[in-house]
Parts: sequence; C-alpha cells; structure tokens
Amino acid sequence: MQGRGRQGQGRGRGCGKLRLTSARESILNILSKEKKHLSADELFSLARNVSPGIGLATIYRALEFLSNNGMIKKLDFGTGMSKYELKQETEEGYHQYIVCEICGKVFDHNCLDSQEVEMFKYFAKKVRSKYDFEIDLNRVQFYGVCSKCK
Amino acid sequence: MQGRGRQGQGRGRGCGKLRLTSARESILNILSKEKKHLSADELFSLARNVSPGIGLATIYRALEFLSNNGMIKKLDFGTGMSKYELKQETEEGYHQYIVCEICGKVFDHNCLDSQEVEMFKYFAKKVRSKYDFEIDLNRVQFYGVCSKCK
DNA sequence: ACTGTGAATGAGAATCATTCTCATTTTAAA
DNA sequence: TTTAAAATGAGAATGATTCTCATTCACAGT
Repeated sequence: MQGRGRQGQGRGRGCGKLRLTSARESILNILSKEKKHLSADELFSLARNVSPGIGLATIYRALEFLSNNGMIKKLDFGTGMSKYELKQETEEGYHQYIVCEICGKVFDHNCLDSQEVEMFKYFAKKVRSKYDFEIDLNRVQFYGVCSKCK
Repeated sequence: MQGRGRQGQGRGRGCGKLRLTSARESILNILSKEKKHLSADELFSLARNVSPGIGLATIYRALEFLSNNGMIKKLDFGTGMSKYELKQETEEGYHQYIVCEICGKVFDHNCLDSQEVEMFKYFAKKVRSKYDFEIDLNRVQFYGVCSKCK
C-alpha cells in the first residue's frame, strides 16, 4: 500500500534496476509453474525445496520487489494473508476474482465474452470521468457465497 | 472468513438472538452518524467517548456479532486492517468500492444509472450459471490509481 | 579475473491487527 | 429476585509481515 520504493539503480547494466537474485528467480519460477495465487508462506515452503537456506524475510522482500517492478500482482481477498501471482496482461479480455466470503475460496474468472468486456470498459470510462481514477480491469474483486456454502 | 457462529439463542425473548448491549449500541450509533467505513481502532476511540471503560476486545466481539447478524458489513481493502460500515441495502442500485492501490483511498460509488445496474445484473447472472456462485452486488471492489497518485 | 560499493540476505527481534483466556459482571427469561 | 447463558475488560497469545544488523553477494569499472 506504500511502496517506499527507492531502489537505487545498481550502476546501470542493461536491465537497469533489475537485479536477478536467486530468491527472485525461484519465486518467478514457482509462480509460473503453479498457475495460481500463492501466499508468502506457501512460496517459502516451495522455495526451500530449491534453496534450503532461504529465509522467510527474503521471500517477503523479493515479493515486494517483484510487485513494485510490475512482475507480479499482490492480492488481498480479506483472508488474513496476501496472495501473489504472475502478472500477465498479455491475454485478451479482463480478469476478475470471485471470492466466497464464507470459506474464502477464490474463483478466477477470465472474461473474454465481448459483451462482458464492453461492460467493464464502460464502467471504467465512467469512473475515469467521474473520479479521474484509472481502474485496473485485471484486478476486480466480487464477493458472495459459493455453492458449497449456500 | 470463518464465522464459528454458535450464538446460543438466549432463552427466547422476542427478538430471538439479538441482545442489545451498550457496546453494540454504541457501534451502531457511531456508524450511523459518521457515514463511512471505520476501522476497529477508530471505532474504539469514538466509543470510548461514550463508554470510557470499554475494551478493545469488546469492540472486536461486537463487530463480529453485528457482522454475523447482518447489521454491518466487514470490508477489507488490503490496507492491513478491516473496515466496518452499516449495512443498508435499502437503496436502489448497487454499491462499489474503488480503491487506490497506491495511497489506499477508497471511493464509494453508488451506481444508480440503469445501464450500470443492468450490466452488473448481467454479470451476476453469468457467474451464477457458470459457478453456481451468488454475487453480492453491494460489495464489488475495483482497484487502480487515483488522480493524486497518477 | 579483481575490486569496491550498494544491494540482498538470514536470523531473529519487533510490530500490528486481531483473537483468545479467564475471572467477573450483565442480561433478560422464569 | 433468581439464574444460566452471554458479554465484558485486561492482558496474554497468535499470526502475518516488517525491521535490524552483521554478513554476503552482484555487478560495473578496472
């Protein structure tokens, strides 16, 4: 929520501020294998399989870095801990998270259907003109009750 | 996210399980005066003005109770603490929260415009048929960047 | 390949919101 | 009034996340 991101800038190689450390690499690898959002703790466990000596604080720092540099998304569904996933805005359409407020299960919904896409674009435009606010249509969260919890 | 709500049921008065204690009353009063979402800590401070002896744990318990009984909404915008507001689904249209992921500011958007309403209804219907999931259209969260943080 | 410096790391302490424990008090039905 | 369940206050406990600090690493310039 803060981003006190003064990231120095190395001393200029080619990729500017991007220092590829093993922790960051592990996280990116794990997130691209598992194709879902993971918590810091889950990432910690999985990263330990590759780098047994790695510390939890390093995971958090790497996650902050990757998030600040637009390589991953930090998500909070109100379950008490943040989740992280690869950012890949390449696809057409938008992405919504549909969260059960009883059990916490999250449904990832990719809206490709053009009617849905238009609808979200329309809403984003209204919000832009009304509040001068730029909505990220790849991070919309709906809450409700899933079939099991009904 | 859990709701281990076994609330006993008093011994049956008339309002069933609703025991109106001073803590609960204070919270409802404060939330209806201030017309915005407040954190537990903010509510604690404000409640202390009325009941100086009240404890923070009591505030949390009262908030859980009121939330479980559908009188308030518990919201989490990923800012590190939950927010609470009166539930009033009386109005027409739906309610969305538009959250700046940089500074955390929240814009409360009431969509009354019939095109918007239809659009959200359409989306809810699709989600219902696809996931058998019942969306609460009064708790939709959009994230993005506000004008100041741009 | 070698060096210097700022950035990254690991370990554990610290923080912060929230929940739990337990002894005491309140609520409201009988 | 009596009474048992429910609510309370105080402070301890929890769990996710961040900070501190001494050490190590990455990499641009040599």
